[in-house]
Amino acid sequence: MNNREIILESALILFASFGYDATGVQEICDQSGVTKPTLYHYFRSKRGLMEALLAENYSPYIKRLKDACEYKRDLPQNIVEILRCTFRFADSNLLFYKLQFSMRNAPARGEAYDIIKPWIKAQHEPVFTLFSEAAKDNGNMRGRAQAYTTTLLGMANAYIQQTVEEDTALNDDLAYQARQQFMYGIFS
Amino acid sequence: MNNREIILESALILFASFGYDATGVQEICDQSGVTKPTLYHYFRSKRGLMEALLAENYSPYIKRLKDACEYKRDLPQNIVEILRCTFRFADSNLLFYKLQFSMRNAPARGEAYDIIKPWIKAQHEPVFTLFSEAAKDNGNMRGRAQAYTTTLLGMANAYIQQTVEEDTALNDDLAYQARQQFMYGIFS
DNA sequence: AAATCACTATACCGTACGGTATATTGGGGT
DNA sequence: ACCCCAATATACCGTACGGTATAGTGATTT
Repeated sequence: MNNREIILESALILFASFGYDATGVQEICDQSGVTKPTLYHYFRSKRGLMEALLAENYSPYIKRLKDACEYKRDLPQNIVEILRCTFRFADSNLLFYKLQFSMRNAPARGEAYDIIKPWIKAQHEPVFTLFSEAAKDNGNMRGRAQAYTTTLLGMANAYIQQTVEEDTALNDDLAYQARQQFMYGIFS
Repeated sequence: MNNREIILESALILFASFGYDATGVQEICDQSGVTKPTLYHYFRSKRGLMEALLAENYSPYIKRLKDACEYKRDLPQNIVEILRCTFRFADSNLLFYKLQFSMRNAPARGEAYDIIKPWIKAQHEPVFTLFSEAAKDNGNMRGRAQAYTTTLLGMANAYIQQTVEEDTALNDDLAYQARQQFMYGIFS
């Protein structure tokens, strides 16, 4: 593992544990066994380091999410696939999941939120598009794509949080269960 | 309004906008038209200021929540009352609601989370006790008080977030709707 | 009138922060 | 052998932070 990867890993641990603001660049360097110029060689700034961390961990998920959102006139199938790939994303790197979750809910005008904003959009967009497409086949859904998107992603987060706290499995069965509950929410 | 109250109000605005770490004591003083010794006269430290802010805003809610959790062998009634007083809490001071929400989801070893920890417990405890009591009357619920507590409070947050984003009303009707969905989750 | 008290202003402290100027190392291409 | 360039170390910079020592001020108590 080269220094760049070591720094990214240390940064993930520290940012996730103490938060972006409260973690100093020097701490990350100490944890990595590296000096500051090395860190600043690979990442232009503290912010640049965080951006790289988000890019490396988010990119694969967003790619899979886009696939899961491709509409083939079978919305329930799309939904279960969205939930599955989101659950796997959380399951594959829980530490990163916790970090991004805290940043999402950070104050809107803070730097942490500013950094993660484009990724929130990247996640929302394909799901929103899916619901907009599906609304063309089902009039009942018209004009509610925004609400559905928020609810579905919010529900996924709720399920993930729950399994973290109760230390239960985050498997595909749970995705089907979540889908059922979500669909109930839509048609009630 | 005396200086103490002015400081608390300024602190709420700044903490909610930029976060605890990113807000400097000097900024709070400037916003309040006050110098630092004045702030430190009323509040021992930056942390003490935040603690006072939480205490003043949380206390009334926790008191009402405890009442709402008094079990009289009518769990659905308790649930709707929990939701109502939680919705009102959010509705009465949205800025504070946003602040406490971001702190709840902050990294576990950060100072912000440390400060809010006792209030999270104060909220959880009465609800947990309620579900534990109710489980004595309904065997199906046994051993799940923790899960019900997390889910109910999480669902309340989800509803609140949704109304914030869509700018819709956070009224009692919504409490009944949320209760229905929660009960569906329990018995499915 | 003297003393006391809560309260507030000026000016400052030590520290830790994000970031950098400069110099050195060491392997790859010519 | 030479240069180049990515990568790393030492030592430092200016700034902003949380917090405080000191010295009032002005109303209330005695």
